[in-house]
Amino acid sequence: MTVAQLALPRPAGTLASAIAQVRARGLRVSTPRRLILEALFDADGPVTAETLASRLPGGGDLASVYRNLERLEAIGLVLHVHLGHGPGLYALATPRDLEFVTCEVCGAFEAVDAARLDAVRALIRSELGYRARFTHFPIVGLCAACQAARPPARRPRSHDHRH
Amino acid sequence: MTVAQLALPRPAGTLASAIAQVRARGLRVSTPRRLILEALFDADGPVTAETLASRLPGGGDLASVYRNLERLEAIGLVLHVHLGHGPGLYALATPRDLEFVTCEVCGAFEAVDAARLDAVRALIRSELGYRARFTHFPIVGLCAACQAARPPARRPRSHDHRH
DNA sequence: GTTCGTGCAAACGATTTGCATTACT
DNA sequence: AGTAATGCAAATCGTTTGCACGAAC
Repeated sequence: MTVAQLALPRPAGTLASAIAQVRARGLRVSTPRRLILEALFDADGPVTAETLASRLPGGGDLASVYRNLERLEAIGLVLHVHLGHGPGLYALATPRDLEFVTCEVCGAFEAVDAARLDAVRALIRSELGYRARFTHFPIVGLCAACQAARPPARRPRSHDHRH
Repeated sequence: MTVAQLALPRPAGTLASAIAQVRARGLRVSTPRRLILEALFDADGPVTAETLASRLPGGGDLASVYRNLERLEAIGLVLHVHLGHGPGLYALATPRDLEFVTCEVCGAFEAVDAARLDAVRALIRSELGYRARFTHFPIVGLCAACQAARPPARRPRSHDHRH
């Protein structure tokens, strides 16, 4: 399974401003917390808590990483997505509103500006009454490459999905 | 969190035909397997493996239930969905192709005919190149009731999501 | 009489929690 | 000093796996 890494739009501001935010929102600026933010700034895309921990000097504490990501997300500095199964992915929040799409076959994923899905959202809303949000849980489907690879999957009776 | 139960369209055929299917596909018709199928026929909607196990006479073995659901899904008798976090939900497959929507606030979910989402799928495809499938992973959003309850969530900078 | 399926226990991956200690503010 | 955050261990939840025994074919 090829998991495509994608570069997210640069986050809102610098490490320094993020740290300022932390302080401004009444959270303490502990060393582990600062290191986690640094690691997030250094990451080229969404990463698992595990990965993040492993990149901390001395291979930081996982529980602490989770707690920090939670708090940082609460103050809007961090976001996370759940692609299919597997661990959640964390990244710095960006000035733009992002939503996600992922390929259930190859695991590739992409972040797209929320605005690009407004028409989709409108259609879903008119058809189902739901206001869709693909921020925590992405649109799951087949990417172009995987569509090309496998047959388009005939509609009636298809149980072709691994998982 | 109110989790709405929904009645799925009646499955393709009867318990007897399902059992015939099992046999036809080269699987054995063991007592536990038959009981699991019965429990699925009795269920009024998707259920967790846990629930299913608990409904078996003598509170069946979870591992066995999972193994059975996996095999029954492989031969097209069963389907399963993952709503947000929490355990997967299993149900009898139906003659119609179903896709799912779920509310991230109240946990309600609905099954809809895949055809009703064809326009949505087309739009997603043209915009993103992905062929979306909401069968294993549903569309996640806010149901009508929850939209009414909470403010529509202004676009710029929203970190209003619990989770 | 072979397999396949069972039941139990134990392992698993992702995440959370309890708690005493440390260190920001 | 006071409180939030840490680090470690242990618990949790959903699911999977190993394996010896039992039962469909």
